[in-house]
Amino acid sequence: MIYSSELIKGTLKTIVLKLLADNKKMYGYEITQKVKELTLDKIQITEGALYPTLHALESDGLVTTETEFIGKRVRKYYSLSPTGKNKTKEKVSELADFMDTMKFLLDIKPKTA
Amino acid sequence: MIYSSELIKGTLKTIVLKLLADNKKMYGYEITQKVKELTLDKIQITEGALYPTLHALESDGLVTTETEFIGKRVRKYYSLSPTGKNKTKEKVSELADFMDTMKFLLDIKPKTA
DNA sequence: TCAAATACATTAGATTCTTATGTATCTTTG
DNA sequence: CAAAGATACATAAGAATCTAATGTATTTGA
Repeated sequence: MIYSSELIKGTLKTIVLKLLADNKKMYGYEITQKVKELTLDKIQITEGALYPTLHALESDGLVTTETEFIGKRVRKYYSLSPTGKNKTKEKVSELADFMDTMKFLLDIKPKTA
Repeated sequence: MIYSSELIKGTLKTIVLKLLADNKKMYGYEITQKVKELTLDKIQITEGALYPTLHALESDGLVTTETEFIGKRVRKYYSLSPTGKNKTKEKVSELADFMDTMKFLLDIKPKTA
């Protein structure tokens, strides 16, 4: 089972930031694999979604990059900037709060009407 | 505090379906107010988002409608169809599952790299 | 050797929201 | 009693963000 893609919308940026907060530096492909692994294949980040997101994080100054060569192949590492670290805390706690609210909404039993 | 709008994306349809499951029949404006009330103003559904969603649910056969007049003012009630009831269960449990996965993702502490 | 995996990236199109606008009725308050 | 605010529907242009497809190139493993 893979979550319907609408659910990923809006959480992708937070997922990426959180992974970077836990792992110091990661490259794009590594992020897709890590998410796939940690979620037992239930969340699969497509490259078409990830790369634009990473580029946006960079142009917002939330991450910095460094390029490395593995043989002849380029690998682009992303790390959180100080601003990025703060933003990550904000986004993660906002999402946690949101999920609590949603849990509450989804559990409403009484016909309050 | 109001959640950043990206978070609502993808959950709106599920919220509406769940409210209809709990309240038999509701009209659009009522839904916006109920969500606002239940979430202590943290989720505010705009009409520009809600009405197209309701219309989509209707054309997908998940809800049925009945019009009522309150004085001279029209009120359009929405109710779940049998298909809609099943879909609601699916969507709600998918979202619950997704949130568990996200909670797990957001709590990862070890630098697994 | 050749398919699959690794690794980057872009783009057209779809979806789904925001913001603004429009129409109209009803209620409350100075 | 006029005017503001609440109730109640709706649409539409534009923004944001994803999917799916495509492209390039290298490395690995059967």
